[in-house]
Amino acid sequence: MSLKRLAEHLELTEGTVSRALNNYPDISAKTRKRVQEQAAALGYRANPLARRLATGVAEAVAYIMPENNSSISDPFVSQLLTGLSRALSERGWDLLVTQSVSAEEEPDMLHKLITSGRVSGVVLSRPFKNDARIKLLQQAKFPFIVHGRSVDHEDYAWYDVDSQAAITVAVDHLVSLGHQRIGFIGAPTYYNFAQVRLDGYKDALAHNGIALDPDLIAITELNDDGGERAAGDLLDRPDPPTAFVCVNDTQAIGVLAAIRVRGLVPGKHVSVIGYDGLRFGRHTNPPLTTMVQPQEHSGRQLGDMLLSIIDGGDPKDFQELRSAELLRRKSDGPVWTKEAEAES
Amino acid sequence: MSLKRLAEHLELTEGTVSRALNNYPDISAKTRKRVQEQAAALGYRANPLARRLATGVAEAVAYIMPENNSSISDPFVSQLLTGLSRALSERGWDLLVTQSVSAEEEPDMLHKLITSGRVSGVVLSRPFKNDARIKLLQQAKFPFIVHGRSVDHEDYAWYDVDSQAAITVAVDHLVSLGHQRIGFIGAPTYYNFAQVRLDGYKDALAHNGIALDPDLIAITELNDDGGERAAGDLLDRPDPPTAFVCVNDTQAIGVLAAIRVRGLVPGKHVSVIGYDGLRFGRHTNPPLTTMVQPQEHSGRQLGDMLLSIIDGGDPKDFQELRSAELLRRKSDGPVWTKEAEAES
DNA sequence: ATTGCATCCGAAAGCGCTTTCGGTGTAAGT
DNA sequence: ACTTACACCGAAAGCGCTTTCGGATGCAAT
Repeated sequence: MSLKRLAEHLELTEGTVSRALNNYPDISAKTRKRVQEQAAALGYRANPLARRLATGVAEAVAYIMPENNSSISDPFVSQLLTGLSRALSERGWDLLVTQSVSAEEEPDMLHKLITSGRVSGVVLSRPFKNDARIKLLQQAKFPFIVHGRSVDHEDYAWYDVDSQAAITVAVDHLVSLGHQRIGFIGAPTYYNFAQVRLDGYKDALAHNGIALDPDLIAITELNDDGGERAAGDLLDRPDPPTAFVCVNDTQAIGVLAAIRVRGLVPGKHVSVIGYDGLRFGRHTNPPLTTMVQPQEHSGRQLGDMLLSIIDGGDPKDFQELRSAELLRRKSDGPVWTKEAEAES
Repeated sequence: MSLKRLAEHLELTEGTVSRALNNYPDISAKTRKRVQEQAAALGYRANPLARRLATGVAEAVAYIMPENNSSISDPFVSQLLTGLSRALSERGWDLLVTQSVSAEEEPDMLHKLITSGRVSGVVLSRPFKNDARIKLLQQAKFPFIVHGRSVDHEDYAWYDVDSQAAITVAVDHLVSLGHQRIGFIGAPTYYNFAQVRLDGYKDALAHNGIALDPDLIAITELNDDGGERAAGDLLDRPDPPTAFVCVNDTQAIGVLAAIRVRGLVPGKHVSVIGYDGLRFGRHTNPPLTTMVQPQEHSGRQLGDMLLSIIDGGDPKDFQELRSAELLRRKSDGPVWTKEAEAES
């Protein structure tokens, strides 16, 4: 069912039918009604490819998947894509998902993507501290939004959670439990989120009057093995930490393992706090105390915000900072001492 | 940089340039070389929208995300999309991701999708026993592949793991450990995979000469709460099972919890075997014995197979059945008896 | 009756490509 | 020298829409 056939059927020209369907004001109410009714009756729907070519609007946005280096499935993309897809489909727009083969090729890939006309906007995730992709998009004045932030994030749109504050909360909590030697299990700091969380850790130590011990900071992969190895190293030192803060729940789970392997019990001898609020943490041994961040609506939010920007909104008006909350389960507790042990 | 400008620059017509770029045989080697070199030099890349309209090839396929009812993020979609996207991007094709608002609307949505011309093929996931979407795609003779299978799966392409056999392996293993009362934690059987795994359970009991006790079968949600509740119900019966087989690792984790809550220790008093091989199962209490299925390449495979079908391949030639393997961790063990306990 | 002004629709160009067809030039065949 | 045959490129239509522009019509105002 093409526009041409519909027009013939209605004894109108294609242009008129098109304008009637698109609610142009220069079509009488009568014929507009007639056209729209017949179109519905005959099941006419404009060919999106033709419309996109004619209007120059791609009617689609791309989600750039974070490269999952550790070959670990990212637990959030599914939820995020659901929300994004919903936001877009209400407009009849498409959601494209891309992933570059390597991080080096990403800027090039992105450049090709935005110059190809296939998409009207882009959502970027897990940015680096200085992200070439963000600079590229800014220079091209191409609509985009970032899930997360880079160092300079004043001039573009983003949706993020204040993980610096979150880590501060975690550290403060541990300090309030008496911990002074707190290990930090981090990730490579070219990821901005990793840097920010490290900053949060340092700040928290500072305002709690605790001297920073560089030996207590470990940078490792974002998975359980990374956490286990890093925590193990710290625990085997002469003066091991009594608590750990991790940038990620999966790491934290590895930390739990490292602790148990050494005959200690997490939450008693050594505390650990994760980050993400994975449901799964309810079932670790012991259940994982963690910082939970709202994940459900992020996709939806990102989609709506990006669409507003594509509609001409000022990116600076679309910066949303959520906060994470401490979820106490069982992996945190007061500093363990032999004396306290003896008493109980 | 449009074809028009490139043609003017080369002092050729658009048609000639187009044919040169697309390696038509009626272009002399000399001018072809000249055209391609200049195109590369000037950074010309054909506008995909225009090409798609002109050729009638959408150069894109859609991945239909399974509706995640339980609002739980599906841990595999990320991996799967990565593989799919790689397979497609080698051809310069796009990956669309869609998800219907409700299961009822899905066939309609799918129909609109495939008649809109936006995609050349579809990959469906987690099919129902009798899946209206599959019938729709078959009738429309639209290229598609299914991740999983429905009941009648002779006539279309699919990539699946033999989960019936897998569950049989799990049950056989438990029987070999002396278990006779084996509980089954399943999922709603409109999902074909849930039905198939239930069948595997029943078959395995039969060929092990164990009478089927319907009270030992629980159908519940695919998450930890579902598993915990269902297992709890079974454990509270007068004659509880000594082992559980679950349709999914997340359920199994809930089962572990249900067991521990009742003062029993999983892997000792009660065995449990999960399904999926989630990495996370290494860290449950105790580590979860499970059936692992190869996930890494499924996206890549699905993509390659679908492309072959779009290229005219017979869907029946693209049916791949993988198998899952038992990964023994610590949640399975011989039947517990007071006598054995006394001895040790 | 003429002008003026909306109102409404048709005509046609255009979006940026592809592809068929036909025609020219040149080499080969007799 | 005259076909026959290729090899090669230009011309033009077409993919299915949108959008601008102008012209026809009708009605009110002069």
